[in-house]
Amino acid sequence: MPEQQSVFKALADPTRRGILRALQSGSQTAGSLAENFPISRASLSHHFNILKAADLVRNERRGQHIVYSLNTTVLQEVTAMLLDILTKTGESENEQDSR
Amino acid sequence: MPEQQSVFKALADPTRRGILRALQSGSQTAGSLAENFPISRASLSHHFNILKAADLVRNERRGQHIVYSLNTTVLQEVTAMLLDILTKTGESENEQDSR
DNA sequence: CATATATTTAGATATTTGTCTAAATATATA
DNA sequence: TATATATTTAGACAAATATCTAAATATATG
Repeated sequence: MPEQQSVFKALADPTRRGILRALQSGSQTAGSLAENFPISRASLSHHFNILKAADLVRNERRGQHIVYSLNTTVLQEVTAMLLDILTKTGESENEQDSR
Repeated sequence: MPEQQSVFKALADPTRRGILRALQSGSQTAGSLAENFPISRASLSHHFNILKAADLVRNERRGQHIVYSLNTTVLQEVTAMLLDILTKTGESENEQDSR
């Protein structure tokens, strides 16, 4: 696990989840990503750093551009962890949904 | 989805993930939970509120005690969302793990 | 009813976080 | 080499957050 804490922190911000969603359909440059978000490029860059620290994305310079891509490995690990919790939960405790 | 944002925020704190883990093996009173954490009961109560707002836990008064239990439904939804991202990701983009 | 126990709420405070603007760095190109 | 384009870094600031102590609320029991 790459640092559970950094991963969950990274996922806690809606802009960062938006970045991950945008990268689902393929790698993109910082600038192209920026067009989808109503905040400054500097702020975006800050979010990239947090996603990189969690190893949720990778980046690579290509000419003047920097290309970001999703690292699905970490998402797989988080998913596996959640599935593990779910399967190991509730000795005979049956839950009902709310609302 | 109960409010994606509140759920991810709730999961972003290590104490709260600890509470969820503790509840995996069954419901517990606030006091019994408190024994496992090095912070005040007031602070714990604050975390309970956040987990409740995300609908990750439920509570019920039983005498003087208040019993907390895990609501696996929301965790299932988060897991499903992550699985969805993973399956829909990367038109021919194959990732390698880091390190 | 008075007191003890369990838990939450209120209010204060220090830290963390998301955002901004301005400046710095890196690459491409005239 | 000078200039334009792409992106990041630095520094400041307001808002959010985790924690604490003290006080309030709820229940149980002598």
